[in-house]
Amino acid sequence: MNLKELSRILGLSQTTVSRALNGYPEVSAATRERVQAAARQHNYSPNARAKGLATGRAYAIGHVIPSSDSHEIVNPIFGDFIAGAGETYARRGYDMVLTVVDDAEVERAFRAYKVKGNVDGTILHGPLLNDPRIYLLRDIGLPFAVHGRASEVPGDYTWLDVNNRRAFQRATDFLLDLGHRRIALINGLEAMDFAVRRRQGFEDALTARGIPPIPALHRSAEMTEGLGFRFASEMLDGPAPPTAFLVSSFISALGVRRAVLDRGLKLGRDVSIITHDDVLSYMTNGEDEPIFTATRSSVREAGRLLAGMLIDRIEGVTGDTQKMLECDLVLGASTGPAPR
Amino acid sequence: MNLKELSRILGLSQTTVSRALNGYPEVSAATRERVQAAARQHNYSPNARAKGLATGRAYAIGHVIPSSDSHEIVNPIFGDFIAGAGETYARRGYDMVLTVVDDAEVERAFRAYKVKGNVDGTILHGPLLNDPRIYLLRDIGLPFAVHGRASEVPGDYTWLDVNNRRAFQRATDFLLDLGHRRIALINGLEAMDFAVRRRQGFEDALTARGIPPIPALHRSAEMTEGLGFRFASEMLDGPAPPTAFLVSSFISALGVRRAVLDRGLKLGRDVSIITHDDVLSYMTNGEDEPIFTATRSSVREAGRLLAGMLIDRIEGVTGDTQKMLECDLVLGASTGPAPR
DNA sequence: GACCGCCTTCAAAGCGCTTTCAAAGTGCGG
DNA sequence: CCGCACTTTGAAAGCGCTTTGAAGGCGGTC
Repeated sequence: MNLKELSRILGLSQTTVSRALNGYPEVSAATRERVQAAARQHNYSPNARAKGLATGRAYAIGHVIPSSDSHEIVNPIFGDFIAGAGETYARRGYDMVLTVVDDAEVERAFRAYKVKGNVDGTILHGPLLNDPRIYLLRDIGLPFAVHGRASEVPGDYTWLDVNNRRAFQRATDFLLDLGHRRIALINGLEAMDFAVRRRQGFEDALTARGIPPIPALHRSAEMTEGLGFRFASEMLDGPAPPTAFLVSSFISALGVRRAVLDRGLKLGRDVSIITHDDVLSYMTNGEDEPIFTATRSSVREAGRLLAGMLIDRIEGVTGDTQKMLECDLVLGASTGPAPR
Repeated sequence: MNLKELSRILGLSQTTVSRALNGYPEVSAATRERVQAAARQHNYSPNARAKGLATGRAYAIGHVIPSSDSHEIVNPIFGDFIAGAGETYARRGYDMVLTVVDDAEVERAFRAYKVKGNVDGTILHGPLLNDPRIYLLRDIGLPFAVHGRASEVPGDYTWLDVNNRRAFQRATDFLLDLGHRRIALINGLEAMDFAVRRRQGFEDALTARGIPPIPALHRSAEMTEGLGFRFASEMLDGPAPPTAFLVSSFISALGVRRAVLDRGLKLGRDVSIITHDDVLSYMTNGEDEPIFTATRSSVREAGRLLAGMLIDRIEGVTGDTQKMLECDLVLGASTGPAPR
């Protein structure tokens, strides 16, 4: 069933039927009613490609996912983010296009979006401090929104971020209040903007009390369970082990936890852990009582919101162009006073 | 830059340019060369919508992801699967379209694919025993490929599956050989085909030795860390705790492990665990020595393969229409002889 | 009764590509 | 030197939609 057939059935022109369906004001109420009923009855839905061709729009948002074997962004966090974004897309009539490419192909992928016209805009994941992709997207004129921020990129752009600095400052203060002085930081890759901000928050809190950070207790890497385990193991087996860990991801924290338990230590008594918790659907931080004390912010909600901001921008609707989310600090069983 | 401009620049008709670029045989080698060079130089790439409209093809594959709050398929396993599928799509010039909808909207979403024509086919995730979506897709005539199988659906269709039954039979045998008799099964939802097959494999092995399964040591649910923890806790605290766990997912297994360690028990000595391992990029089963003894099969590779099978089918290329993957059984530190 | 303005509808062009059908050019045998 | 087959190129139609510009119908006004 296409427009032509439908209009023939109705004895109307394609023009009128199209306008009736798209809510233009110049069709009479009676005609509109009739057209809509017929469309429903014959299960008519406009062909997306033809509509796109005629309007110059794709009604789709693209996500480029770099996926070399070294650096994978196809992680559970990303999964939850797109679940949230996908809800918004569905609600507002957009498709979500995912493009998985090798690191080296990312630029080409964005250019292809523009040139092929298969998406109206894109969401940028995992921004670096001075992320070249932002310059690229500005340059080629593809609308975009950033999940996070890029501190060193000048100028304005649409973003949504968590107040990482504040969150980690609060978390560190909390540990300090409990008497911890040897606090380890297991951070994400500090080429990433969020990781730098978290470290800043961590250091802000230490500095405020005149406590120097301990280089041996600092790691920055991909946030996997395995690396969390390894880093924590190294530190715990070292000459001056930490009494507390501040961890950038729930997944790493599971690894840290494994290292702690493996050594027969008790969480919240011998060693404390605070982690950032993205509220992943498949790895909730406990059901009643949280496993970990955590700075919490739902990445799924972030997906919902940012997708909406991007679509607003594409459709010329005015709305927030920047948005900062504050974290909750939730108390779990993984923290306690520093052992003495 | 579009076809018209490019052909004007070249002093050729759109016809010839189009043919040259699409590899039709009736253009001379010299012309083709010249056209391709010009296309490259002017960074020409055909508009996807126009191409789609003209060919009736979308050059895209859709994935419908149900996402109510109760049953979430947006899980890490899915993430790795689409990472693999995405690689194939990119290589073969396809886009990946993701549609996140409420459970109740799944049928509508598939119908929309067909009617809007925004994808050429779809991949079906998490098939049930007698999955209604298969009938639906056959009915509306949208090409599809199934990740897994639906045992109770008659007739032929394209699928790729892991030999779940065999894998779990071998795993169970392995535990039995170690002397375990009270073996718990922490399975996925047994409305899902794979979960039923795994239970069959488990029961096959027990039956072969005349050992009855123990209902109190059987669970079937969403495969989250939290539920793994809860189920294992219940069993370990029960009157007759298991000496070994057979777990359907690495994520659940982490929960089981947590329950075991929380009780001061030692893995591989007091309690054994075997899990299925989908080789998730963000949660590898240890680096040198595996954390868990596991039945292993890469879901990412499955994504790569199945995407290829679907595209073959869409393009009319002959290839495998069904494919069965065997699991490795890898030995880790989580298993040992049954305590006596 | 002629004229004006408004409401409603329509014919047709155009979006950027593919593909059919026709025509022009080329080489070769008779 | 003609005719034929073959190679190479082009004009134009068509994919299904939106949108411009024009026109028909109608009531109200002078």
